[in-house]
Amino acid sequence: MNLDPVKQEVVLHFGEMGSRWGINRTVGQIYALLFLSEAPLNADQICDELGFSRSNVSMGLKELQAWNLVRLQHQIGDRRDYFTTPEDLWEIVRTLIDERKKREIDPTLSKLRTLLLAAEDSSVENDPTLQRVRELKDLFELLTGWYEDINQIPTDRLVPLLRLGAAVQRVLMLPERVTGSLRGRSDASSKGAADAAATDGD
Amino acid sequence: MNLDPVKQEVVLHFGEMGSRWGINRTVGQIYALLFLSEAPLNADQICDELGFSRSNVSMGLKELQAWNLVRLQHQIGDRRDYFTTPEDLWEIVRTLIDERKKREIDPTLSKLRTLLLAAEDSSVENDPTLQRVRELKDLFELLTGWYEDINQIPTDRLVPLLRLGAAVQRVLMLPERVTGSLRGRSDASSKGAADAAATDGD
DNA sequence: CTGTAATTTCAGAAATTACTGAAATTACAC
DNA sequence: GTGTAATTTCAGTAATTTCTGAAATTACAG
Repeated sequence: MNLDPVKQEVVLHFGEMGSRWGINRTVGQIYALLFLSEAPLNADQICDELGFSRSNVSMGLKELQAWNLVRLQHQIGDRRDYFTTPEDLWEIVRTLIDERKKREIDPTLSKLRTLLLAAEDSSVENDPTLQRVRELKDLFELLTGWYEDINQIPTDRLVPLLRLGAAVQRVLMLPERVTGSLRGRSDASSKGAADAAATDGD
Repeated sequence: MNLDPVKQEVVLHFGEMGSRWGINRTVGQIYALLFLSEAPLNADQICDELGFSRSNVSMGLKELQAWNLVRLQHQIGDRRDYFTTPEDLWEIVRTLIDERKKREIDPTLSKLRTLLLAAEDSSVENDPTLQRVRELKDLFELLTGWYEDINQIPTDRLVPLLRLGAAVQRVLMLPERVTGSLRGRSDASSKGAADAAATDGD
């Protein structure tokens, strides 16, 4: 590995963190390298820099493509594939969250829905297990609904909102008149959804 | 395994999802079982229900304790340890996010900070690698700062806020007079933090 | 078409992670 | 203290995941 020392440290760190992030060392290192490279890299360059086998890099790039985290480019008069990460970091963050949601949340939400649907017509209404499952499903729906909503906001509006942080509350604690005007929003899906979940609130 | 069918399905599903969630099958199944059980369970009961070895369950419970995801209880006249999940689902969600942040985000943020601190006095100011690292660090700071801020909000206030979703924006787009009153908030930490991160906004 | 460069696939090797049973430790009743 | 139940540790094994090199496939220039 013949990298500038900062680059090298970040690459190694991303490799180590890879397993915690649900990717492996190779994929983590490749991503860090692409992210920090000014120019797109081809597979052989990645092999050289990181010392992985050609096939391993091929697999890693394939996985990154499955995650939608890299862009493929070509240079004139060069048949090889060159890879980059999106320029805009926010695009990366959004993709990352989307993909993790798809893998870590959606299957469970769908499982819970199916289970409840099947259980609700056959079995008793207030079986404690079903209650708990329903509570869980409602929470998942509240959170994913919120996320899908927030994800519509374009970056240049989202960033100031994030900067505001919890101060958002101060606005919403303003006279009823103000918040009252929001009552009629697209409220159908999440109306009573998380009432159960919200009970024990500290 | 002698569980009611819904319980069993959820337990198996959590086991399968475990690896995607950064825990293993055993831990996932134990957690689902505890979550769906009305009464606290001891290790032997968990072994019986799930068919894992005693030592495996012990390890699993230890990991869940390390994650702060279970509560330990005792019954009168019984020396064994009984385990439950917190009654309040929101407490579970908060713990989960806290712990994942601790494992997946904090080490990287701290790494990036250290790296930048070391690099900034020795090296050139606008090395493109450093720029990119700085951008990344700023984004991490914006996001973690936002999270820490939001996490202060008690559940009974947070839930309506989540229900509101992107409609929050509508309020914040109200006359300058309203949002202007927020300018003077605890702004020190995140003031210019994410300017770089926000540039390329779609 | 033929030849060559680029990429992918895949079977097996290497490394890592999960799991078990036996032994050790801890906690408590007597 | 002694004895026993509960829990934990740990070395070895099983299972899974990651990685490699060789072979197969694809893509294109001439």
